[in-house]
Amino acid sequence: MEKRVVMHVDMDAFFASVELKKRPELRGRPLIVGGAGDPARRGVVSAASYEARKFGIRSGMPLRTAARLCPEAVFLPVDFEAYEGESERFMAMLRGYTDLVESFGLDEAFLELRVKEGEDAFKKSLDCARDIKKRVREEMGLTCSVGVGPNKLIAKLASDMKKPDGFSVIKEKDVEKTLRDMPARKLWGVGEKTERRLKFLGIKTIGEIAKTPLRHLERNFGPSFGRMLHEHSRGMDASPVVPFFEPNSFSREITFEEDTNDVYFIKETLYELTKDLTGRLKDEGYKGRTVTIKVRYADFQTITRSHTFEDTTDSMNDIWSSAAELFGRVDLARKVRLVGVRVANLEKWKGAGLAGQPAVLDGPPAGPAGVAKQ
DNA sequence: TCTGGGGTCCTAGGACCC
DNA sequence: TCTGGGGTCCTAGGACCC
Repeated sequence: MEKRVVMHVDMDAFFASVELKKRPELRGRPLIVGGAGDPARRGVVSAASYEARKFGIRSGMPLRTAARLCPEAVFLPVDFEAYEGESERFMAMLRGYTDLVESFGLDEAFLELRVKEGEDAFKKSLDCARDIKKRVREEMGLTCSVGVGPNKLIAKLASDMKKPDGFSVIKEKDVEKTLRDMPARKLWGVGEKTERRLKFLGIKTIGEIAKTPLRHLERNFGPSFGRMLHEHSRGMDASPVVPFFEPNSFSREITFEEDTNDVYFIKETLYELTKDLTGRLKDEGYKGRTVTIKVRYADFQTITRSHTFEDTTDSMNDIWSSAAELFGRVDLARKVRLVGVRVANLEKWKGAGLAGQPAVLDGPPAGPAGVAKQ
């Protein structure tokens, strides 16, 4: 069995770079894309040009904070359609190299090349990576950073090592050495909270996680996450490159411009979101079984209320009655900053048959229900 | 200085079944 | 008459990813 070689391609400051293509006159100036493009309004940074990053601006940061750090920055609203268009071109280009392309958001993808007997997968990947970088530059007028490694985890760490316009390769034999002194936070699945908990345990680097006994990690982080930390810290990742998977949920949510007490307004907003959501379900041919509404209060405490139907549905009638009933169970004496609605447990609707009936019927769960113990 | 929107997966407790 | 053990499903919350 040949060893795997995985490539991770990550577009540099994607949203900001697409905006600069539309507005070349802004080149060289700090550019921040996020929300409505107005730092006086609520929203966060979706992307910042490298000039803006010099001021400490990072994605996820409130726009107001970004404006304080860099008052001379240009702020632009998020233009999803433009980024989706560029993203489709990007993904199509990548699919020209292999059918094993897994898109990860609009601006990232994993690739795995299929190789014939006796062919060098590693060399082939390096050639392919160079070619992709060249074509992204020449055909799209954008730059990307590429990482090559023995699996997805390592390929992604590699692409992150040199940015922008970087190219890094981590060979199997160099994995331990390369990861050892990286901050734990770099590891897939380690966010702010986990980083804090690790620090509390005296663990700051990936190498230190790797030295921690599995039992110790499992005790502190649970069996599933503990094992993941153990494996990831050693650079182990067997997850395959998956070109397509069915979505499990769709959702719509919105943050109000100002926190509000107006129950009628909140409910009306929830209704509009639900209408939008069922429209999407029908457009894309899915039905769902679980409806969840979400309310975030002014203090950022977030609650959810959910209901599961016996059968899947895409009917506005069903989904809205459920959402409205759930909404009635929410404490609305406090000010609210966000409402949202989600439909989960989706099933692809092969709706070629009678309206309301599936064209392909799955049988009832087969087999005996089990045997009672005496 | 506040903290978007769209997703995924995990955990924990309770109901319920055999 | 005194209280098992395993499995699955549902609900609520939380961490994390882009």
